[in-house]
Amino acid sequence: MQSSERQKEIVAAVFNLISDQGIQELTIKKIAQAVGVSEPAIYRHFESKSDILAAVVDEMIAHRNTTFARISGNSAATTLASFFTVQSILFEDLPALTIMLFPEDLFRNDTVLLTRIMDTMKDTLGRIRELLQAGIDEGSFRPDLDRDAVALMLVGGFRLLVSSWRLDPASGRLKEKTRRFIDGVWPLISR
Amino acid sequence: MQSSERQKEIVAAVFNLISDQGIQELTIKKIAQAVGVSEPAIYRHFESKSDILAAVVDEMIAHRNTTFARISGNSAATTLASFFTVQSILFEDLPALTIMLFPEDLFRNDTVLLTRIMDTMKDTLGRIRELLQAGIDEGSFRPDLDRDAVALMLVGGFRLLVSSWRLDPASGRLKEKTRRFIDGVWPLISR
DNA sequence: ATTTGGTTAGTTAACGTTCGCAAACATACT
DNA sequence: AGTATGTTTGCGAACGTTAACTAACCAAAT
Repeated sequence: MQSSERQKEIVAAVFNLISDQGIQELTIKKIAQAVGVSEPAIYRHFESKSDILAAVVDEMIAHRNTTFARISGNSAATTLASFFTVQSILFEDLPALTIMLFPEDLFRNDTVLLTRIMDTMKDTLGRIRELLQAGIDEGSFRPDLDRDAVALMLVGGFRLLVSSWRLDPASGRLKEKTRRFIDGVWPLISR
Repeated sequence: MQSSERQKEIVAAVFNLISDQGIQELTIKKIAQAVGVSEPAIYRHFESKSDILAAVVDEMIAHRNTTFARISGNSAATTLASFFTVQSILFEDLPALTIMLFPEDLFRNDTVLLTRIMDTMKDTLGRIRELLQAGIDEGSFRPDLDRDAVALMLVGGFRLLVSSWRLDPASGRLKEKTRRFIDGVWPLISR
């Protein structure tokens, strides 16, 4: 089922609202105001608030898949580094998308959405472990790498980096911070 | 101002409730039920819901300070490893305390609380950077370590580890997972 | 003529919070 | 010891607000 213009507009507004004020503060009223219509008009395009959040999750997953599609085709080490830089560029352009990184608390009261998003995150971690293994195989990374630990470090570290940038955007460009992070980590895992 | 027995009881109940259901689901009604009194009775012990959350933050900060006090006195490398193991033991004993690690989204609508908790987190990162520097100075860690990047990696990785354990406690003991994480990371940063 | 997308004016339920009153309890006086 | 008194801690009922959502209606487009 493909979404109409208004539906896209609503989902985009929800991204911004969650990003700015957190999901606790997300109300139909605010969504309607952001889009510029009355509250009931929202219900012409989505059956319920839960339905809207499902569409938000859909878009988050689609963005992740796009990212993975864009970075593949290089060496494992390059692909892995690109995963973070591509996301940092995306987030700098559309900061609202950073909520993708912190979904656990967002949908805690919606089991279905939570399961979907957590499965996606597990898959992401799995892909990064695979990239680490491929990097070992191609001779870029230390052969004694603990792939589980390093995958946690990389993803967790990046998340923390992004969240601190979001809380204090004046501290510098995310892309630059990400580059420094990768430059700091790579010597540790390269052989 | 020291807190009464009932106040402690209420704060403990709030930790559990937030940990189980998230802060969006936290209501005075549920707190009252958990403690076993009526809703208005809660207001005999706290002026407002916001007041209760402030007490929760106080306890989170107190726990952090206790942790740092307990681990100091060893070599920098040992102290740093202990920081994570001590917390993993604490979290396994009282899983509700894991919300300490993910405070950003919790208090997004309360500027004062958010600022306090974020300052505490910045301080924690700073202390870890200091421990890394001390570890370099005492010859345990690689002298070329990027302390900013490694501090992010360590804290971010641990957070991710804890959050995945919380979502699937059947996957094993947190203390054991933490030990494996440290064992995987230490060879990368040791010299 | 019916679908589409909008409106105003509700409903219902849940929220944080307050009010007035009654036990329970400690303290003080006889 | 027994009674008076004030404070603490509880309760049921209710208040004001806001949430998600619905009903009924209307205008333009297909």
